[in-house]
Amino acid sequence: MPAHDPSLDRTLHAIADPTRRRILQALKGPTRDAGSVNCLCAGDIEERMKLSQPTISHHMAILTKAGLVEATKQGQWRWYRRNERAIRTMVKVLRGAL
Amino acid sequence: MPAHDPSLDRTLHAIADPTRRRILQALKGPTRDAGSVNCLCAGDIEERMKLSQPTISHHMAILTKAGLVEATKQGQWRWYRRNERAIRTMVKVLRGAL
DNA sequence: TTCCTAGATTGACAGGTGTCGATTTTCGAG
DNA sequence: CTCGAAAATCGACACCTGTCAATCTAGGAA
Repeated sequence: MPAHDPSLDRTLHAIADPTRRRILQALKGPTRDAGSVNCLCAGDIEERMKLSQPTISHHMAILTKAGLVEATKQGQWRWYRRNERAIRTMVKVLRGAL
Repeated sequence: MPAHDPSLDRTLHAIADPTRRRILQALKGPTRDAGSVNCLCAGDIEERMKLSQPTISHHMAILTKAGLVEATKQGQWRWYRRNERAIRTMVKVLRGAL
């Protein structure tokens, strides 16, 4: 564990914003399609968060760069899903960094 | 766990800054007096962080308001120490909020 | 009282951040 | 090809944040 971990810095900065934590919560479901994996496209998130489309795009870029969510492009949609492994790792690393 | 926890907001914001995480690490010791509890006064922290005195005062206020460190005033010194219980609780709450 | 010291407070500055409207890009459908 | 929809990017705005120099406050020592 380096004294100044840039990766922890990014994840912690991503998590520090309440809107982005709400987005992570929303990605836990429920989704529209009950049988599918817990995925939401940007439009769904925009509707749930009641924020403008550019704002959602901005937050999703930060969450993705931090590695906390993953996105798969399918047609003109981008399906976002939580990266549970990265989330668990980040909590673990954080405990060691405090 | 409220949807928007102001307390988690404060602790997370406090932790998000790398300088404040370094201060928390410094408070783990070693201190000057080997036999004493792990306490540092503002001047000690200022020296270790190599930052100006007002900057340290600013960071200590944020960490104290977040409850992550406690301070006891003794004479003209303020001795800061980690609030281990609050730190553990914050990690626990965070895991539930993600 | 008058110094001196530790720390808090103030004021200012540069840089970062969340938000939105407008525009652009990137797809699929006809 | 053109058209429409989804998302990214751009530009601007208000607000916040980390930092420091200067000043103020509080407490001990003389």
